[in-house]
Amino acid sequence: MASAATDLIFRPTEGQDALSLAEGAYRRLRDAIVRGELAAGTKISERGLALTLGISAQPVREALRRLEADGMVLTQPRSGTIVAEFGPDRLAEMGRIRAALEGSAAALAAERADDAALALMDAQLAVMREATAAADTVRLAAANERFHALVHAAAGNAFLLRSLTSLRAYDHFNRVRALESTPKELPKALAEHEGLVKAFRKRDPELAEERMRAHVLRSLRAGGVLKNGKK
Amino acid sequence: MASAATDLIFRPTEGQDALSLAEGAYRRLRDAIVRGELAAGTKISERGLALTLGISAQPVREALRRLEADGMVLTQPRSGTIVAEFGPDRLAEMGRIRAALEGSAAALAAERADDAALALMDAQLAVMREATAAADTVRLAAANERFHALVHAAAGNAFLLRSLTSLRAYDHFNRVRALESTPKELPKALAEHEGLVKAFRKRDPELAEERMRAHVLRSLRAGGVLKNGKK
DNA sequence: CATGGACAACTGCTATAGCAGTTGGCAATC
DNA sequence: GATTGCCAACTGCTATAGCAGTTGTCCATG
Repeated sequence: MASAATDLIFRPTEGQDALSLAEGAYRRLRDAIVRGELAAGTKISERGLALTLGISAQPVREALRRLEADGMVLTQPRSGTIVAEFGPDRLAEMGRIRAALEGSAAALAAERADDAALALMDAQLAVMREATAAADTVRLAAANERFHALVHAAAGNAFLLRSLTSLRAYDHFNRVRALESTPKELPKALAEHEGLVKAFRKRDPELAEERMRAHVLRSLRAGGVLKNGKK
Repeated sequence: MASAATDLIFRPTEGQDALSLAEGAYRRLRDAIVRGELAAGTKISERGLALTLGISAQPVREALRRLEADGMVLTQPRSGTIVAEFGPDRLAEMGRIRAALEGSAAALAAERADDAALALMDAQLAVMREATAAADTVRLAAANERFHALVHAAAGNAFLLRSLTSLRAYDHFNRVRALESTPKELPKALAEHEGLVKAFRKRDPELAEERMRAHVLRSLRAGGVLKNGKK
């Protein structure tokens, strides 16, 4: 075990709680809305919320602006801010948008992913194979998130990364449910992921984009977020 | 002409300068970056910029955060903010992303656009026909922007609207050039727009999405933003 | 009882001040 | 001369105070 001195030295880097108050408020609020703890139409006051969180009004305001950009709250200038309502329709919308952006990310990843990135994807694929064989949905979901995060990183576009991170929050609470509800769909998802990496290795952006897009859309349909459309 | 009294009364609503300082700072900075007045790598100080603009530091900070989300600046916590560099590669990236999102907007518009919205689109189509016949590229560009804005509005998604507004800034400075450089492409764009509205009327989201996507991609290729890919 | 208007209690928005890291250069030391 | 430590001048970030609209309630008036 390291000494107390080195522990103190390395402390700032080890924890992930080194984020700004605004970032923390954003995540906390976002999760609260996604989990349904803050019902649609609920009025949110910058001052009141700041008092609740024990911080100043500025970070809260910054968080609210980001949430507004994400479409999770509506703020009327000089009047008030309320949490937006997203029923099944809205979730379906965001799902389709996410499919489109994931496709773009895949296209960029196909152009730029280097060997190191591809190796990391392979590692996640290996985990997915094991988890799929064992029907370990929890572990599979985690590997799935890491895999997509790798694709986003490989795309190397700040706007894309930010947008996809925001969108991910929307279906976070029904992702696991989607996987659990249809255990026979798991092999399909695995095959799609593998096909995706193959497209990356072939440096074929068009193919990667279409495959990723189809994968996300099918996943959403399996989870009931999207209706079983014609195609 | 109305009296001075009524002029005074309607003054606040007529102008578009009733936006917040943060919004104004955002647009001003964004345009400055797009126009190249702020070279890539230039250090931006919240305080210094606030002093230059004659406002406080908070609105400036808010503007910078939005620009960061747009991928136009990079800010390292506690260190500094610099304007990001976007060469041809970056512009091509943003173009492809925009094509994907425009496609999503078209799909949603196909599902929801009511008769009033479709009528407004028809009106813009009429303007485009005249402008195309007269080869009036300036008027055509304006009608083009209004048309796309109508589609975005018909989509009725806050996240989408915000994202597309941000992305639009990227190719603003080479939009007119694109239209001027290839005058023979104008009829193509017009036909594509008309086909788009037809897809809306058929309530075919898939078709609308694909057509919009192809339209934007072709437009970008014509403008030289995207290379002449295989498809 | 219905109605209009003023006032008080909000709201988001902005300004100012100060905190806490980061950085670059200068001086002391090896 | 090269290197290391330190200090001042930055930086972004947060807290507090106050401005300027908006909104709802309550009272006076028709």
